Amino acid sequence: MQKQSTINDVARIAGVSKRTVSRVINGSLSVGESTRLKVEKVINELKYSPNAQARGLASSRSYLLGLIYDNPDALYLDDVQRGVLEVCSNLGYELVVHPCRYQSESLVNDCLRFMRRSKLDGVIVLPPVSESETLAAALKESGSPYVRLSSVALDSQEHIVVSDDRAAAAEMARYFAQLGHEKIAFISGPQRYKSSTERMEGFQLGLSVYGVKIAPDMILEGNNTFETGIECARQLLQRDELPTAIFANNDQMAAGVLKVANSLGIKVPEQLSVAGFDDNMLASRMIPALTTIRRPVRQMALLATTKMIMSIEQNHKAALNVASKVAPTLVVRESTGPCKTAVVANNAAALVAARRS
Amino acid sequence: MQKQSTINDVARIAGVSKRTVSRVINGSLSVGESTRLKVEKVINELKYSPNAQARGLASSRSYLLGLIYDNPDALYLDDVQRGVLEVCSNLGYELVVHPCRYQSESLVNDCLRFMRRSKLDGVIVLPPVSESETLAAALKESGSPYVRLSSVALDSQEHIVVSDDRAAAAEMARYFAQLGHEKIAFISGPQRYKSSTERMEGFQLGLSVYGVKIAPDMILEGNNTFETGIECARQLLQRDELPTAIFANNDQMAAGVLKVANSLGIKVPEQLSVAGFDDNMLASRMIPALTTIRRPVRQMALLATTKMIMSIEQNHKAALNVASKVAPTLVVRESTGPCKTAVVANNAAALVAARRS
DNA sequence: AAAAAAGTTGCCAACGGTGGCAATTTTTTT
DNA sequence: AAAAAAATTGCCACCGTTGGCAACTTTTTT
Repeated sequence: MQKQSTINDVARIAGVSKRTVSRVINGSLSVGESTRLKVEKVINELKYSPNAQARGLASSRSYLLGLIYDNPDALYLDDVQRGVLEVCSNLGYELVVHPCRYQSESLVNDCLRFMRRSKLDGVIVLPPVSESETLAAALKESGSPYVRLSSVALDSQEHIVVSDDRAAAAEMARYFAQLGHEKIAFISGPQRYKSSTERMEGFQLGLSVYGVKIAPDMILEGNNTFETGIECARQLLQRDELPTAIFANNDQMAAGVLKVANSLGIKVPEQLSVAGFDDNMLASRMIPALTTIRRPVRQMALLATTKMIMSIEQNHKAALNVASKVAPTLVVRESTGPCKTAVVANNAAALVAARRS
Repeated sequence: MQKQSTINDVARIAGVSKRTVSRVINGSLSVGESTRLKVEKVINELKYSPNAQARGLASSRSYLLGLIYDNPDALYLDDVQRGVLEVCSNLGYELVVHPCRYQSESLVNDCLRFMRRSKLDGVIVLPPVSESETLAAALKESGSPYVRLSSVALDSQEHIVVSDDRAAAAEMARYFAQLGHEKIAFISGPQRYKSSTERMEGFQLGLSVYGVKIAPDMILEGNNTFETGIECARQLLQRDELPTAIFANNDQMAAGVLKVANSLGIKVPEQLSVAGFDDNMLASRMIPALTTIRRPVRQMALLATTKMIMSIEQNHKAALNVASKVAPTLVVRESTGPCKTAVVANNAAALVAARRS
């Protein structure tokens, strides 16, 4: 455990003042070429790396970013963490995580305390916490940079990266319609989440293009868990008139639907098509593998982090140039197929579409 | 964005020196009762919270713990993060994450740089990175506290929390044997991982108690992914003589086995019992739900963090008193059942056991 | 009651950087 | 070639805390 070298060591050996070394470290423009090379050489030889705390103390920056999240499933946690670090690690930032409870009434204070305590340079907020407007307001007031990941453009460009869940759900609708489904059910997430309403509306809108409408009793609300997926599926599948397709607000609930279908002897996709949303680990592993929507999680993390750092480094106009919207994509697997019972009734176009898939 | 109050403000208002305030903050013993109360009152009124960076600079502590991991599946990431924070958050520590690549040759340097850069007070290392002895040696040499989570007691008490995978695998063996299985296959993880060999040996040992031996051609090596699970299952299930039960080194591979069994029309658990290890999100969602082994992830995180902090705060003997070994438990679900083909040949005891489950 | 011991408290110098401004050197202009 | 401008560099105070040591109180001992 050898002692770390300090800026003084570098300065002494390089024969310059420590202020100059500091300039080199921070890439200041006004350093002579030769001096810079000399200093950089010594830095490398000594394997010097600046003390983040001292730096922070002097410059009131911590080189620490925060990640606030609740449901680790919403955007796959590891993907996000790797994505964020991919961008910020090279720039000298580290990532501090803060799992929390969206429902908790102390959420705002909890998060603010978190930021203050570690003197974070900025925070990235994942859904559904990102939907909290009180938190956003508090962050804005606190003056520290933040970026929210969400399904809706809840905030100005520099503060948000949105995944267009509405469009994605509409695409799923199109896909369902082209398969010939007409009796379609939807298991929504909690209506208090924007992501839930976006997906539901997008789905309904998408279907309406094809003249399909979801019957009111075919819309159920779960809370995005496997268990509520099961509950809702039970209600949907123990009726006289069954839906031929079910779209669930996320993969967990879709998995619940598969479970119930299986236990009731309903064949997927022959008798019932099932689709989810997220493309989490479950989707590709289920039997049958789930058709779902994949959000470009890593890309969202990259964009958010880029915005974050630009914002920290006062490059506000640039932050506006970073894309703010990403498009999730439909991933077709085994759990969806043409609507058999509807074949006769359907028009030719739908039939063709169905065969193609 | 009001200015944070400093220790000076507190000192001035409370009418004491800042050294005294510092003592109160750090719970020093030699502070008069009345003074302490007075100071604490002011601290609360001002909502003062000490500047972590200044504190770190002066005391060479950062109040930052690091989490080094690679495979987020090995111990469910969110559980670990919450577990760690549950302990350390109240004590004023935050958690900095560092996903990495176990295979990378720069692993050690990468991790050391990570620690040095943020001046971490200590790191917690998850499997499989925790099995790297070169990393452990480097950490030891660097002198900073670390705790490894692993399946084997690779290190001294204060540096490790182990989950007894060997015993758990033996319990699975017992369970299989009591169900009457004799033609049993095992899909191991990479043999370079201790956890893999532990589980394999534990399983074999456990079976041997019941006089059951796994045929050499019934042992395949995967690399813990769904895909290799499929590959291995294909090899096992496209033979003349099928195993009646397969134990996979983890849930991902077990899911692969289910997939193959399904596509070959082999009924689980009627014709084939399948079990995994981890009890990750997949296990309970699969159809049929997977019998598996659950490690007390949260508890491991709690223990590790407790050790970590004791070690940081120089309480070495106490660190030895914190439990170092936890017992994973068998979780029986739907993917395992009595061996039908073996019923005749089996003895009464096994039959009874089989019926009970 | 004086001396010794124990318990509290305060002063000042670190910790390792950055920022403002002045000083110095180099380049450009007149 | 002198003056002005620009580029480069250095000095010193300061960021907000903790640690060492001395000073001051209070309590205990003799």
